[in-house]
Formats: sequence, structure tokens, C-alpha cells
Amino acid sequence: MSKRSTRQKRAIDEVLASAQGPLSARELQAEAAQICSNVSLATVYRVLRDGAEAGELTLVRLDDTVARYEVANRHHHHHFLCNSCSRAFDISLPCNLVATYAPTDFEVTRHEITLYGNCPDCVAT
Amino acid sequence: MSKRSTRQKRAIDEVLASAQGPLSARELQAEAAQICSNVSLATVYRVLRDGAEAGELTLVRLDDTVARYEVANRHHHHHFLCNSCSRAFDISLPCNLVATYAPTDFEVTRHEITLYGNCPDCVAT
DNA sequence: CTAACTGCAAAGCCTTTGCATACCA
DNA sequence: TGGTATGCAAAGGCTTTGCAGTTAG
Repeated sequence: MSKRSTRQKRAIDEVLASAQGPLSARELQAEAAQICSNVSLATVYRVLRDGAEAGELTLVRLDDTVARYEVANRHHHHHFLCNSCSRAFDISLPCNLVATYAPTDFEVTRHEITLYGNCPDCVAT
Repeated sequence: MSKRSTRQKRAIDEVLASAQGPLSARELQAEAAQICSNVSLATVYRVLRDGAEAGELTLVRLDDTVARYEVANRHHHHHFLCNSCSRAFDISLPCNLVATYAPTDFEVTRHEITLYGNCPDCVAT
């Protein structure tokens, strides 16, 4: 839980708030740098960790090695990872049956649906 | 593509063939060691990489840092990751709607559905 | 016999952490 | 001013790779 408002945090929050999908630490650092001269990767990671602990951010892992984060408490949605440019996008799918058809001996607390392929930009190219 | 049959490869293949879900390199090393005295982690990783390149194995990434592998070409299925013991399990869900409702401007080649929660063993405890 | 495979240890990513400095309140 | 936040660099996990020794065929 952050106690002080700093240039770096504001920049990171701003980037996350206007993101079209979950962002990696490096992507965040690159975009935050345009707002706030310099932001170290360590700071990005700390802001992300704290945000996730505070329930303000959600960690998203796709078929990648990298961790991505997005602001929490938005409407439930899913993700798309572009095989070509490696960017992640938000998408929305009906998923009521996921809970309905889950095996009964497992206790399911949440689910993830992820699609893979080519994003509109990469399809056009 | 493997050209020679070695004790190590046979042990790893055997463990993968009888697995109930995707396995990590460490899990595979531990189980293969019971069949084949000693198997180095490097060898496990190489066998997994080669198997995936040959299309015999599939890489599965869940909400973890670790990569898991399973034999490919089995019937399509999904995964469950236990929050408690960190083991992964195979499960099956109806997923025809995933293709149906995907956004039209994205080119979808595959999908993943993953459930998270507690496995039967951990629920019982 | 010899090319492929293994094991070890070193190196490479991504992420986390210790510590001294900078800075919000 | 005082303690929180930052930056740097070192350290930590997982995974990959170089190299010398081993082994299948």
C-alpha cells in the first residue's frame, strides 16, 4: 500500500490506467519514461508488487516468461496474446459455462481464458 | 528431433506418458530419477525442448514462473492449477463458444482455459 | 569409431532485494 | 526533519549453453 505520491508512481499509474491490455514491467518503464524522465525497473517492479498486494492491480501471466499487470476491479474479461508482436490485449468472452462445467471435486476460485494468434495490426501487415 | 534412445530420454518419456497433468522440469527430474538413477536438469530441459520442437510435447504455462510440458496430440483439454500444492491437472471443458465469440478482427489460432483453486487432495486436508 | 548425448558449471533472462541517497509530507 | 521511495548493483530463480567426457549404434 503506497503512502506517498511520487512522480514515478503517478506516471506508472497513468500508463496503466490508459492501457488497452496488461503491460509488462519493461513496457511500463518505457511508457512511463515518456512522462517522467527516468523510472528505474526496480521501482516499476515495486510499484507493481505493492499495487497487486493492495488489490489495485492484477498479475496476468500469458504464454510468455514475462509478468504483466493491469488495473483490477474492472469488468471481468479475457486476454489475447499476439504471436507476432507479443503485445497483450483485453477481449471479452461469455464464460458462464466455465463455472458450470468445472469438475466437482475441484474447488475453483477463478479462471483465465487466453486466446493466441495475430492481432489486427499484425494481420494487416 | 532425437536420434538416439538413451536411458535418460526413456525415463523422461515414461514419466510424461503416465502423467495426470503437465509437469515441470524439476518434477520430471525427480520422477525420472526413480527410474534412471540420475538425470541432470540440463538433460531434462534439452529433452523437453527437442520434444516440443518435434511436435511431440506441448509447453504449458500457468500462473506460475515455471514451464510445464505434456505429451501433444492428445484430445483437447484444459488445466487446473492448485493454489495450495502447485500441482497442475488436466481437466475438460466444453469450449466451442471460444471460437464462436472471439473478436473478428483478431486471428485466433489457439486458446487456453485455466482454472485456479484447490485440488481434491488439498480440499480434503 | 564417431557423432550424438550427458553432466557440470557458467551465463542469461526476468524479477527481487540490500543499501545509500533523494525526496514527500 | 524523518521516514518512505528511488536507483543502482548484486543476488535469486528458472532456463539455456559451452565444453569435455560418455555412450549408442
